[in-house]
Formats: sequence, structure tokens, C-alpha cells
Amino acid sequence: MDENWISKFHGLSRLPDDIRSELERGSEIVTVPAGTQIFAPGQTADNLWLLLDGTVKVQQKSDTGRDVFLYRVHAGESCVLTTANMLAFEEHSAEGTAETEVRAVAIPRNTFDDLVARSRVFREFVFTAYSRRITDLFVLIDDIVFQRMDVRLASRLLELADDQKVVRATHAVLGTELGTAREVISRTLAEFQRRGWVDQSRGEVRLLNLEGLRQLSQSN
Amino acid sequence: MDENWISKFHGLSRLPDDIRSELERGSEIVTVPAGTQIFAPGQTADNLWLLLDGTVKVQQKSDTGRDVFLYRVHAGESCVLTTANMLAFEEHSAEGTAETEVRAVAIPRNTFDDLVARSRVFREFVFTAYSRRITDLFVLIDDIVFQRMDVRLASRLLELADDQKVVRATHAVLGTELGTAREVISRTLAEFQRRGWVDQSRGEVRLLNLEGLRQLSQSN
DNA sequence: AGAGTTTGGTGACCAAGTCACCAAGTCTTC
DNA sequence: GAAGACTTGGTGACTTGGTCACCAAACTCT
Repeated sequence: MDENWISKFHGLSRLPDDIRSELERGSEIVTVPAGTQIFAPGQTADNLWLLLDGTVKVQQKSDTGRDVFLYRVHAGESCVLTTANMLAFEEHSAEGTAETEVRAVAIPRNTFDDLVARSRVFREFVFTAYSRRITDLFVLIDDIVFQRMDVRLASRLLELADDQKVVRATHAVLGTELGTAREVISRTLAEFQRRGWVDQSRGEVRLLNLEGLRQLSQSN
Repeated sequence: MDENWISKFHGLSRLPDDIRSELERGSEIVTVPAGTQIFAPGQTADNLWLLLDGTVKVQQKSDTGRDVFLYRVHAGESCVLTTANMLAFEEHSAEGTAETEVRAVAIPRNTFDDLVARSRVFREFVFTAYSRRITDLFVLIDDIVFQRMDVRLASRLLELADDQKVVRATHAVLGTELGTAREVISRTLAEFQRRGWVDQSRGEVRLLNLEGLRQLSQSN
């Protein structure tokens, strides 16, 4: 039944049959537990990963020892940074970690190269994925430079909340997600609590007033 | 004599002869004056540009009307963002402007796609270029988040100085280059001047003590 | 020469990052 | 289950950087 994973990837649905079957034959479905390092600085990757389930968090390891969150790869997306690592021309200092158990399709280097050569649809899929990441980074930079912390925290909380409207993360983790200090998160959350928008306990934030948070997060 | 431009691009030097001649036949050398918009939000690009001379400045147009400098494309580099625009799957809000007169090789969409399909060396060239841009953005984000303004300004001045050790740029321009306010640049430059590192006049900064600036810029 | 525009300077104020330190909660181990 | 170690969050003082309002000097244009 997992033979049908290709339909999960929008850009691949138009692949002609021969390419499609090469992709299926030449790739492998893998599952790794939460916490696995998918890629790391100075480590060559051998596969391009297409995520079927779970999320991968990509962070920049800073020289200063602190990390910056860059973006999150969700199911249905590809982890293009691995292709860069795969070619291994550039050292970069980003690291990808499975946040949950992750199930993914691993496309080995040779299959990848062959598919890019043979299929226009596959090429477009890859370039679109790159382009989307770059756009994400542009938006991130814009946010960091111009957006107030409370606005950024509000929208991040809304993103991270589970279906019980609870965010399971320490202040320190939220700090690196937003590239700020833990203290700033603590103060801002205290302010949100004063307004009755959230309720806190060790390691989690319960969202009480989604509307308030949403309004703040949309107030440019 | 310009038939030899391929040698200016390190990643292309190993192209086999047939690909090489297709690239030469299928592309065109163009020259545009300083200030030309190479690409802009909402505008489809028809060519991948490889820069022979001059520089292109890539900036994010922010909703708030202010711009953020993202990176600069130099001679010998390719402007990969245009490939993303070329495929036109993603709208992005970045804009590229010629800072000087720019001479470049323009590779039309069809030639580009054909070369990616046919040549492994060309593929690697393109992916490496993407990868390098992404790495640049990672470094930029790291800088913005962790580096002090005076350190960032010092290294930017060193980068922008011409051979007479003069930087021709207004405080406002330096401000958008570093994603900060003009006032901050003014204050920091005033401090540098007090230390005898620079001398200022309208629209330009003369670097007097490269050593001082260099030390500051390297002090993590 | 005079008017308008561009560039840079300044002070007051606010937002955010840093530092140092403490207190409460949780985990381990005996 | 008490002692100690570690993790998480709270707080105040201080620095850096961003914003706002406004002014003055330098340039441009006619």
C-alpha cells in the first residue's frame, strides 16, 4: 500500500509511468525514531529524503555555541538541504533532527541524479522545493529584522499547538526557535498570561484565547 | 574573444565539448547599465544569468516598505534566484538590481532545461550555486541574530571599500545593507571616527585604520 | 541667490538581549 | 524518603539597538 506514496507529493503526481516506476524501484522507505540526526555539519548525505510522516527541524549551529532555528520540514515536503550535502561541494553548518518518529522515502544519490537527468517533472519538483526553502528563509529574515517578538511568539505558539491547544516546549526551546533569549520568552509569556491568553506550567503552555493570539500575530 | 567566457566559471570548466558548444550557441551575452532591475517580485524571468562583470544586489522587499539586503552576486557567480523565477512556481518578494554596469551570459529557459537534463557537470554547477546561496543566507541569519552592529558594520566597510579605501554609500544605504536604522549607522560611524578609524564626508567613508576595523570585525 | 531635496546629527524613549542570581520543580541515588 | 544534582522559570539592573521627531548642513536645480 505504501507503493502509492508518490501521490502524497503534489509535484510528482504528473510523473510518467516509466519514471515513476524507476523512482519506486530505486528508493527505499525508512523509519527513524524521534531525535535522530538526519544530517549534520561535515557529514555527507547519501540520500534525498521525502517526508511521509513526522517533522524534521533544521537549525543552524552557530560558532558561539547557540543555535538558530531555520525551518521545519513537514510530511509531503522534501528535505532539499540533503541534496546540497549529497553533492558535498559546500560545507554548511546546518543540522537536521527528527522531532518525531519520521517515515520517509530515501532516494539515493545515483537515482536522484538519474531522475533529474531524465524527467522534466522531477526537475521541476526539485527546483520548486529549493525555491520554497529560499523563500522561507527570506521570510524568516524579514521577520527577524522587522517583527516584534510578541507578534512572532504569538504566531509560533499557534503553529506549535497540538489539538488540545497545548504547546509542549520549554521557554529555552521557544527561545532558540525564535532566535532570542529565554528571558525574553519568559517575560512575553508572563505578559500573555496577564492578559489571560495562556496558562503555563513547567514545560508547557496552554492556549486559552486563540482569538487574542491570532489578532496579535496578524497585526503587522 | 568572449567565446571563452566559460573558463571564468569554475564549475563549468570540465564541461564536455558538445555541451560546451551547445551552451555557447544557446546563450547570449548581454550588457545592462547600472540601476537596471534584473528581476522583481511578480515578474517572470526568462533567463538564468551568469555574471561576467559587475555586481547585482539582491534585496527583500518587505511589506512594511523597508528593504533588507540579502546578498550580492559577483562576477563569476550565477544568479540562481532567476531559475526559481524562471520556473515561476513560487512568488517571492526579492528584487535584484545591477549596482554597476553588468555584463552577463543569459541562458534562456529551454537551453537551461536541456543542459540540466544532458550534463551532469552542469547539474552540479547549478546545485552548487543554489547550495552556496542557501549557505550565505544561513550565515546572514546567524549574523543578524548574534553579531553586534559595530562588528557587522566594520566588516561591511572593509568589504565595500574600493582600492582607495573609500566606501561610497550613504548612512541610509549602509542601514539597509545591514538591516538596521540609519541612526544606528550614524552613531556607530561617529564612534569609529572618534577612535580615528574612519573619516567621513557626505556620501562617503574613508577608512584610515584598516587594522582596527579588521580586529573588531574578527572579534567574534 | 533662493527653494527644494538629500544627507547626517541628536535626544528621548522603548524593545530586546545580557548577566547574575535565585527559587521551585523533577530526577537520581542511596 | 531525604540529599544532592539538574532543569526550568522568574527577576532586576544594565547595555545595545530601533523608533520618532526634529533640526542643520550640504547639495541640486533653476
